[in-house]
Order: sequence, then structure tokens, then C-alpha cells
Amino acid sequence: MEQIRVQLPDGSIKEVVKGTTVEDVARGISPRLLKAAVCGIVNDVKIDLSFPLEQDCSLTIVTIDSEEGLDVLRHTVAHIMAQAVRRLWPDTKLGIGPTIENGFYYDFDLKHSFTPEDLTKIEAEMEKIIQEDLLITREEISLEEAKKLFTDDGEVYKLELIDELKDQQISVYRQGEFYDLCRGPHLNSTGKVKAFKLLNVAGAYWRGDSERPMLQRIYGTAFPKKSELDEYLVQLEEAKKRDHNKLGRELELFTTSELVGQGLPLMMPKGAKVLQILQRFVEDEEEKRGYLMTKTPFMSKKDLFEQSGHWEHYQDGMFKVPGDDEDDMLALRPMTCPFQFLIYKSKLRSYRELPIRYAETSTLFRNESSGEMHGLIRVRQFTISEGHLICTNDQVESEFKGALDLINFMLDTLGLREDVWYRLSKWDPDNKDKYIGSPEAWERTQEQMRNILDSLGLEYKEAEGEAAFYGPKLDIQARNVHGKEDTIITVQIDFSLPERLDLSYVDRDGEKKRPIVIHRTSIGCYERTLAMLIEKYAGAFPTWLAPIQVKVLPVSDDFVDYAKETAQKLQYAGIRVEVDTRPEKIGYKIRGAQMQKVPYMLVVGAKEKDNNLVAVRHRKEGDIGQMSANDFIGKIIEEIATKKLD
RNA sequence: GCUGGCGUGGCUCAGGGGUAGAGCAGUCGAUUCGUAAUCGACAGGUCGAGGGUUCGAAUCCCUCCGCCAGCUCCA
Repeated sequence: MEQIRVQLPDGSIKEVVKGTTVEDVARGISPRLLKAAVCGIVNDVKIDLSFPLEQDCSLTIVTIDSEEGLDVLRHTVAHIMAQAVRRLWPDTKLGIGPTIENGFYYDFDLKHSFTPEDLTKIEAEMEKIIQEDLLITREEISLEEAKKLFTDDGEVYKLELIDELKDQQISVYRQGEFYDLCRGPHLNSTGKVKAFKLLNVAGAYWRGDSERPMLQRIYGTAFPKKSELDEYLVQLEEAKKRDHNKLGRELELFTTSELVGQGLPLMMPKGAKVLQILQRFVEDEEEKRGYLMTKTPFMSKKDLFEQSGHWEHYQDGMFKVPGDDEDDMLALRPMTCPFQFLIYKSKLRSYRELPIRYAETSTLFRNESSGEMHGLIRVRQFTISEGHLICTNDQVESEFKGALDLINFMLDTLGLREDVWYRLSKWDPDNKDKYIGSPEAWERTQEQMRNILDSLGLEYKEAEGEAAFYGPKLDIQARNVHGKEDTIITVQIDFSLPERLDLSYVDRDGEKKRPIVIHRTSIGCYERTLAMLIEKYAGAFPTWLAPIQVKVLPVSDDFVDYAKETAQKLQYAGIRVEVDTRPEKIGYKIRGAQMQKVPYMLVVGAKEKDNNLVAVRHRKEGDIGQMSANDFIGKIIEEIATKKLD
């Protein structure tokens, strides 16, 4: 029998008979490996355990506890779910069923619309399929065979996918009566699945195209062990408790009213206070870094937006305000750029003035469509730390880096750095109508941005079709507690609007030249940042950001005066303080302050009053002992001044 | 905008054709208390809005508004 040489990840070579399967190799190594094995990687290609090795190769055996193994498991569970849905609703047509971060989904097209109760039914059917321990097999077929197979079933969506696989090997996986177009690999039997859960149902357009039919998507997850699944589900529940939309209302940061409408939150005193602190912090820091503040109108005649291109490219996102007659249309501003450009243009500019850094705490209005609004994250009116750096071509790199340095400083100070990632958002060359400017300029600017990022050694992803209509962006992304991704900060290089608004400066040689504009935010949108902070800290803001920093709690009515006196001292020192004067027991007051997530509680009773002290309790550390009010003030002032994170 | 779910006092929820219920929060009274819930009383709702079916609608039907998740779109 012919022997082949198989190289394992540790570098060792195993000689096996030609035709030996991956599973056999695993068996030959150890029973434990065999049990945990889900698939193999042969010469960098993922394959099933049943794959026979025909020639010398490198082989990694993927186990269920690895990231790749988990992916295989979840993909198989997605098939089991599709099989179950097919058994329960035989008229179901299948869409796609990929794995995603933390789980999988499958899209279905059927007349019946799934209810949450259906998920339980489907889970029960899946459990049966797992009990049946069906063998999962791979079959490679030709394009014609594939077309025939799925035409007979009326699987229109699968046929569309097959059409795009023209030059590739088409494979079908079968388990019992069920089969599906799939690249694989998969577990080798349904019985290997130990722990899964279906999570929710939602609509999703076929191929992500809103012009095409909407299918029903079921999300689920799976883990090698039940305990891991349970742990994950607990984690999900815990995350929901941090939801800014729930906590923000409970903590009286903001509220909404049906009378006001969607996407228009009302900031309550505590929420407004946090926003004010953030805003002052940003404005002061920008001033230190050479920004000039502007204050421009919330609306303009449409003429301005026509010139900037917003009217043509952004009209759907704008609120229009009718004027006295047809031609006198106004619009609320969706961005501040054109206004600041007019300030720049108000006189002739010299190269000596550049770079000019304009900053504005800009309130913007965007007419988001009704299904998009969410808490403080997607709203129709918001305030953003918007700025425009007008510079020469030679200054772009240093200005870009300066903007990014400010951003990173902000993220570090707020403790958010570890929660974000960077994305180079490029245009979509197949969709030129969405943009202004020439393809060459787009490519050149994107390359320039890439070079800057690379020279900083910054790690980033690239994303096509995510650019602004006037230029590419560096977006700084974060996830909310539901795992949904949002842009929180952005830096953009704009070569188009300076042209459209005819910005210029007089250069050293006396010639008029075109400047470049960098659009940037430093913490982005204040409302969205507040939402992130609420979720990051579960409402327990670092002391410098806390709307109430100290709560003074008299042990009984007899000490209310002393409590008020103490609070007065703190207030003079600029500390945000409240006194709980309710005729309640101390435990009750502490509980109240804990639930409001106030950083410090000062308990005052006879012992404190007689010795002119306060008993300090920290929301996390508990009782930290007595000290004089002045000592406490010194301590907390220091904590606030250094913007200490918990 | 699309799909699905949901709207009952400030909050969390029960009731599901026969004239609105609990807990917490609030107010008042009693208690004057030492590190996460003292006791009692009171008050609070045109059951999201508007139409319809019915002798009778919080409950069934329709439209709209709002909330939640996802898709699409975007900071």
C-alpha cells in the first residue's frame, strides 16, 4: 500500500496509508483528540473529518473548543435548524445560513410568520434531529446536477447562489432527508451537538437589498457544552441590564414623550449635566490645541446646500422648512461644514494663516427614517463636536495626526479606548452616483489616508461603500450592549467641498490655491457618547462625570442641619452634592444612593457631628472610614481634577 | 421605510367582552434609627389615540402614534 507523509502542526511527520481519513489520523493520535475533532485543515483548506488524504500534505485537526471548531459546530446547528423548519413548514424556501460572531442565523421564506413560540417548537424538532444522530455527508456535484436538484425543490434563492458559483466546485451536504448547498465543512453527525439555543426572529432582505423580498431570519447560538451556553445566555442578560435606553431613563438622565416624537429625547437635569461636563472638557481641550470656536445658524436657505452638494446627495436626510414662497425654502442643517466654509471665505486668506482649525459644538438635524431611531444612539437632533481643519496639501498629514491624537486623548480619558476599533471607510466605485469628485481623487485620497494610518502603526479595517459623499473617512467604531456596531467618531479628508464652495488661499508665490479640508469630531456626538458611557459603566460614571458626586445621608432628623452644613461646604468647593432629608433609616437611604450610582455617600450622625467628621462610603468599596469634611473635599477634588476612572 | 413583537398609574407587571388590581416610587402620620428596603394610611389610571363591531370594549376588528429587536440606511 502506498504511504503518504502528513505534517502535523508541531512539525512532526506521520506516515499513513494513502486514503486515510482525517478522522483516522485523529484516532491514531489520541482518543481525546478523536472525540474533540470536528474537521481538518489540509494545506490551509478546511475539510471534513471524512476527507481521505491522497497525497503528502500538512494537516491541522480542528477541535470543537477552537474558534474554527466552534464555527463548524454552529454552521451544522444552522443546518439542523433549517431541517427542523422544513419538517414543520414543508413549503419553506431556504435563503442563506451563515455563522456570525457568537452564533448563526438562517433566512427562510415561508407563508407562516414565525412567532416567539415557534422558536420553542423548532428547538424541540432540532432536539429530535440531534437524537436521531443523522450522518452528515458531503457530495460534490456538477453545476447542472445542482441546478436540477434545487429546481425540483423550487429553491429559487439557492438557484441564485448556484449561478454565482459557476467556476467553483459545488458541494451539497446531506443529513437524513435534508440537504443543503454548502461549502462545509460540517460535523459528521447531528448527534454531536450538545448545546444550542434559538434567540430571536427578525426580518431581513434577501441579499441585504431593500428592493428584494424580505425573508424571516432566525438567530441562534451553539456551544460545545451546556455550561458554556448557559454562561453565554447569562452574559446576554447581564449586558441588557446595561442598556443605556433603560438605565438612562431609570437614572433620570433622559426621557421621551410621544408628543415630541421619535428620535427626540428630552435631556433631564442629570443627563444635561453629564453632557455639559463632556462639552466643556472637549471645548477646553480643543482650545488648548489651537481650535477657533464658531457659532453658526441651525438652518439656511437651500441655496447653501445646493452649492455644497447636500441638496443633491443628502436631501432625504434633511428637514425642510418652507419659506414665504416656493423659492424661499430653508433647511435645518445636517452638518456644519458649509457654514464654517463661509466664515473661511469671508475674507481673502493667506498661506500664513493655515492651518485654520474651526470647532463648533454643533447641533444637527437629520431626518432618519422611522425604523432607525434608538435611544440616544440614533436620534433626529444631536450635538456633535464638529470641526474643520483647513490646510494646505503639505499640512494634511500632520493635521490628520493631530486630530487623531486629540481623539485618542479623549478616548483614553473617558476610558473607552479599549472598546473601539478603527475603520477606513472607502467609497464604492460601482456606485459613483452617490459621490462627488473624480475617481482619481478618491483613490488618491484613500491611499493618502492609508499611508498616514500605516505610518502611525494603527490597526484598522477597510470597508467599501462606507465613505461620506464628499470623501473617505477614518471611522472609530464601537458596539452597544446588543452587539450592534456604530460609528462614534470620524475623521475625513475632503478634496471635493473646497472645490464646490470655491475655497482658496493665496500662496507664497502669489497664486490662489485650493486648500484641503479635514472634517473631524473629537468625541463625536455627545448623545451617542453618553449612551456609550452609560453602557460602559452601567450608569456608575467616574466621579468627574457623575451628575451627583456625593450624597450626604443624616442618620436621623437630628443631624439634618449638620448634613446640610456639610453639603454646603462641598458645594462651595464645586462638588455636585445632595442631601437625603427623608425621615428614613440609614440603610434605606444608602440603598437609594447606591441605586442612583452616586460615587460617594457621607453618613453623618452623632459620632460625626460631635467630632466634626464625615463617615465616607464609596459605592463600590463600601465604608472607607471617617475623616474631616475638608480632607474628603481634598480627596474628591483630586479625583475629579485627574479625571480618575474607577 | 420593511418584518415581527409590544403599549394597563412615575416604574415593574396581573387582568383578556359585564363598570380597573398588586408591588415599588410619591404624599401624610407614627418611628429618630449607624452602612443596600420600619410600620400604617392616603392619593394616583378617559387601560397610547381615533374609528368600528356589540345591549356592553382595557379585552374583538381597522387606521394612526409611540416603544423594542432585526433588516435597509446612517454620526
